Amino acid sequence: MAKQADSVKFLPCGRPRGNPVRMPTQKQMEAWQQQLRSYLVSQGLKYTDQRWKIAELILSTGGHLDAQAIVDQVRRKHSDIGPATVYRNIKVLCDALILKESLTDAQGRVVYELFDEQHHDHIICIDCGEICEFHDQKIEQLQNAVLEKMNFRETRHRHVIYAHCTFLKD
Amino acid sequence: MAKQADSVKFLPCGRPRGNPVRMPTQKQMEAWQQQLRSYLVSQGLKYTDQRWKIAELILSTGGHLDAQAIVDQVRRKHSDIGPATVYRNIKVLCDALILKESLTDAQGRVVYELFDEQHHDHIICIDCGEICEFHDQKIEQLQNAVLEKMNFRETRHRHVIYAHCTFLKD
DNA sequence: ATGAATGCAAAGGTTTTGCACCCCC
DNA sequence: GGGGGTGCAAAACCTTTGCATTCAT
Repeated sequence: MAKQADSVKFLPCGRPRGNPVRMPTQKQMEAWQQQLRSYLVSQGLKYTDQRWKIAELILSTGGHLDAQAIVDQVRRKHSDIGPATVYRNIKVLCDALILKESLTDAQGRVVYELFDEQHHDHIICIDCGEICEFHDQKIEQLQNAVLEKMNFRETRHRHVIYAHCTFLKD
Repeated sequence: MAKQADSVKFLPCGRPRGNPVRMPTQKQMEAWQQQLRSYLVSQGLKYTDQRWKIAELILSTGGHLDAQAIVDQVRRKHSDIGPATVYRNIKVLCDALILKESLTDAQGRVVYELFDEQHHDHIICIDCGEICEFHDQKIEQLQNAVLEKMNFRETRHRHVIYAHCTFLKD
C-alpha cells in the first residue's frame, strides 16, 4: 500500500509516523458490508454502489476523518460521486452504527471515527495532527462521580487534549 | 435587569434556572476596558467605540456564547455594527486574553467564555443547553500522567460531558 | 412498478475579504 | 496625515435541499 516515498519514519514534529492504523482485513470489510446491508434492509433503504464505495473508503482509512476530508477523498477516488451523496451517506453510516462522531479538532471540525471501537478519549498533536487514543478507567470513574454530584445523567463525553509531541529535542 | 416575566425559577427540563451568572461590577468592567486599551496600545491597534461595545456586551453576559449568538446580540443592541466587525473583534478579544474559546456544543459550535477564569471543564445539558462548570484536581492529575506516559506536552484540553439534567422526574 | 438514491445546481448559513470611507492617535 | 477600523457587499466555504433522472428491489 505505502509506496517507498511514503515510508518516512518520522513526522515533522519528531513523532514516529502513524497511528498504527490497523488496516482492516478482508473479513472485517465483509462484516461491515453485511452490517450495512442489514441496516439498510431493516430501514427499507437500498444498497447502492456509491454507498458502499463511500463506506469502504472511510473504513479502510481506519477513521479519524472530518466531513471535508471524506468528501475530498471520495472525490479523488470516485470523481463521479457528488458531495451531496457523501454528506447524505455519512449520516446513513452513523445511523447504521458503522461510523460515529468523535472529537472536535483544533479548528472546530467534527472528526468521525469507526463506531466499532470501545470508548476512548483523544490526544491530538497541534503540530502534526496526529490523533492518539487513551483510556483511563479512573478518569471515567471520577467523571461519573462528578456527574452524580451535579445531578446529571451522561449521554456521552468528549475528552480531548490538545498537545505537542515531545519527541522533538526542541 | 431581569423583568418579572423572566424570573421563572425552573427551566423546561426541571433544572433550577441559571448558572448564577455573576453580573460583573462596574469595577470589573473598567478593569477589562483598561486591559483592552493596554493590549491595543501594545499592538499599535486602536481603541474604537465599536470594539468596546462588542466587548461590553459579551462581558456583561458572563460568557458562554457562540459566534453567532454574539453577532445576533450585537445586532440587536447596536444595529449599526456589522457582522464583519463583530467577527474581527472576537479575534481581537481572544488575542487580548479577554475572551477564549471554550467548549464545542452539541451542534459543533465553538462557545466562547471569559478568559479571566481559572481552568474548568464543562457539562452541557442536551435538553436545555445549560452549561455547568466543574473542576476535579484528581482528573487533571491523571490526565497529566497519561500525557507524560504518551510523550506529549499539553497545551490545553477540552473535557466536555454531554448529559441530561436529572431534575426531571421523567 | 415503485419508492429510494443520485447528481446537479441552486439555495442556505456562516465567516472572510476587498475596498472606499472614516476616525483614532 | 497616516495607518488601522468600519460598513457594505461580494466572495468563499461548507452543507443542505429541490428536482429530474436513474436504479435497486
